[in-house]
Amino acid sequence: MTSKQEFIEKLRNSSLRPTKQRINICEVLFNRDKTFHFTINDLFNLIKDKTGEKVSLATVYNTVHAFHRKGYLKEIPINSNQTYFDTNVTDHHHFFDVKEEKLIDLKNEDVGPIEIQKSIPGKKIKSVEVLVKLED
Amino acid sequence: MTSKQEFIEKLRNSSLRPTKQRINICEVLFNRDKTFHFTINDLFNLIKDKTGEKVSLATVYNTVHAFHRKGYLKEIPINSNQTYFDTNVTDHHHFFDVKEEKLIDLKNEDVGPIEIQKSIPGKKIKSVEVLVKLED
DNA sequence: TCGTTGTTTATAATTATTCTAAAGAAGATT
DNA sequence: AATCTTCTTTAGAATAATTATAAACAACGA
Ligand SMILES: [Mn+2]
Ligand SMILES: [Mn+2]
Ligand SMILES: [Zn+2]
Ligand SMILES: [Zn+2]
Repeated sequence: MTSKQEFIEKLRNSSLRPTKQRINICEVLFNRDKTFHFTINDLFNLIKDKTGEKVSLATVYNTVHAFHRKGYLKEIPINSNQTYFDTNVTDHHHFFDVKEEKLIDLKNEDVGPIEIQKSIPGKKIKSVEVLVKLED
Repeated sequence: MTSKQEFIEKLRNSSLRPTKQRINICEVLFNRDKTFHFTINDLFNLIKDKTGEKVSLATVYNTVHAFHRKGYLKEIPINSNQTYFDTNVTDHHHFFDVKEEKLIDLKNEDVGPIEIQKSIPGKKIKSVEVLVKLED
């Protein structure tokens, strides 16, 4: 259970003023027990459903991107027509149920450490992500 | 060095008639030594450059998708505004140079076998892909 | 309260991708 | 080879996710 004060802190850290709309976005994003995988469209609809107030799509996009830049949200590489985000910003891997179009977290122990034996001169590793696609 | 006969065979296998345009597409896609990572737009421009003949964008999209359906091309999951394809259709992993927006193949031995210890009832694993993002 | 700066929103713009339908080419049949 | 049928190419329109714009509005510090 996350408090409104924490939302305000996250917003301030992201150089965003705590407005009613942004607090509502935070409510849907961060007031949860488990990790939340979503598209902008998912989020947009959940805000209406959960708070009863509509936030414009532009504000949802802008706020999500600010949180992403700040590291409060993670972008999950999936080939889909929509971009997927994740409230679990730790390094972790995913199942992607292709039929349901749903992401499921994999614990690191379910995959094990991944040692990359190759390197590219002048480049360093930023992230290592495993995506396991599921079918019926 | 792949021959025109092989292109025709690939096309026929994909239920496509071997037209001049599709042969040109094959020329750019498959007449290579090493694996080729590309977006539709890359391919579209390379066809003009390499064959001197323009193929319509719609035909490029349609042909790439037919090859993809048939398994002659692989789609690489990347969050980009454009979809990436790969002529290497074997199971393998990638570096993605975020700045250059370039994919680089990783040999399986550079990553090692990946054992997924978790399973979802009613679902089976379709693919396991590692994406290693690179920064400067 | 006032002034400044940042925010929201409807709406337009952008861009990758897909669709459409008319003109053209491939393959089969004679 | 001429003809018929089916598939293909293409320009342009349609779609859909995302981003940009700019006018009305709200947060905040003085
Ligand atoms: Mn982003
Ligand atoms: Mn495809
Ligand atoms: Zn996750
Ligand atoms: Zn590859």
